[in-house]
Amino acid sequence: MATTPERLIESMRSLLWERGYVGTSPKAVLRRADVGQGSMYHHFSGKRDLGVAAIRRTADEMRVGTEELFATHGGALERVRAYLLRERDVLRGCPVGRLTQDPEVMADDALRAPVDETFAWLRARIAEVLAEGREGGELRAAMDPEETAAAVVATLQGGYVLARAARSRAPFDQAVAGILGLLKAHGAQD
Amino acid sequence: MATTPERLIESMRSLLWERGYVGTSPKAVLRRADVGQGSMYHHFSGKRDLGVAAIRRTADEMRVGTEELFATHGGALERVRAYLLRERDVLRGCPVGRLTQDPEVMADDALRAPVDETFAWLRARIAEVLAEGREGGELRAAMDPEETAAAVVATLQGGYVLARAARSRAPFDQAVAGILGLLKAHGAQD
DNA sequence: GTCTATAACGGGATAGAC
DNA sequence: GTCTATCCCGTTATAGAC
Repeated sequence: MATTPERLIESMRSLLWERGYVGTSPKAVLRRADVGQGSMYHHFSGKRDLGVAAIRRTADEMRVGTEELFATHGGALERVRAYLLRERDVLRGCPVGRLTQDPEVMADDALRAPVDETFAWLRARIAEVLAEGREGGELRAAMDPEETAAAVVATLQGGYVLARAARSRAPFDQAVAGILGLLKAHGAQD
Repeated sequence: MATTPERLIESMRSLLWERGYVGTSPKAVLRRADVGQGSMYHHFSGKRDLGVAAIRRTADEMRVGTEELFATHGGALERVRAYLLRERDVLRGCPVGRLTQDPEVMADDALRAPVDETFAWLRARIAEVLAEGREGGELRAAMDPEETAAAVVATLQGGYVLARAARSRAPFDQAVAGILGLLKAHGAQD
């Protein structure tokens, strides 16, 4: 059995993913963690403090998992493709991206910072991969790595939005296929 | 001065945009509309009812405004470009897209339906434009209109996410520039 | 149609016993 | 470290006077 703070953080993480920060009450966290009121206020100063710990961990996990993915593959297009086609629980949405729609997360720098850093890192990392592909002649010289990286990340985040609206992962898969089609045609000599 | 139901709907709309459905209380709506408790429960059966009216209107407005935009321009790429570059209050996010992150909107078909319909229509409309461009030889035969349309809409929705995370519209503009660059290179004979 | 009063419940936190 | 009790306030209504 995990420690009490551990259970609290994990419960908060899952609730943040499902309901966001404004939509999650301390009571709900306690119920899910099967922990008493007192324990929570012993280990954390309150909802915000626990929220910061939970968001930090979610952001860290995403970064580590994604870095692994970029480290293992070969060509630039192949690595971006692997990133886009990575298995995802599409209808649940992105646990980091969904926080950008939460008014209290956005209003509080301690809560927002991990979200900001995650996307900044992600865009930079993908831009790096794309730049390598351009230097290596795999992609056209006209391709702007930063802009293309932003488009790739945005397609994923927007794909989640479309899938949730439709209650179907189809639009997500279409969007990914769409950007991959455009990227492929952008190969140096096609 | 607008009628009381009108003021209530408009207040609800702005609060849904800023704080989402779970984050918005009837009391907050009343304060913003400068309307009494009794009036609201006279004109609407409750929060949900008012929410449905507000979401419907926001969805309708978006559809009408976007249709105008597609009707006025010329070539397929030009029209998609105009759509992507349309003036937007980026940091506020998309008033329709943000609702996909609200657990109570997603759990209630009456609240979710307008959101679903808006994106379904939007994707279909853009796919139509792209298909015209393909028939007319403006775009490659290999381009899939539905997939590309999904990618275009997703880029915008994801662009909002990135911009909000960064508290800067820069990533949004980059993502739009990125997808436009890819689309341009996808012209039939470039 | 609009007002105030009231209610039942939950949110978010503190207090102090154990 | 964890528990229960308590507090104050906000949420989402309903009731009935005006």
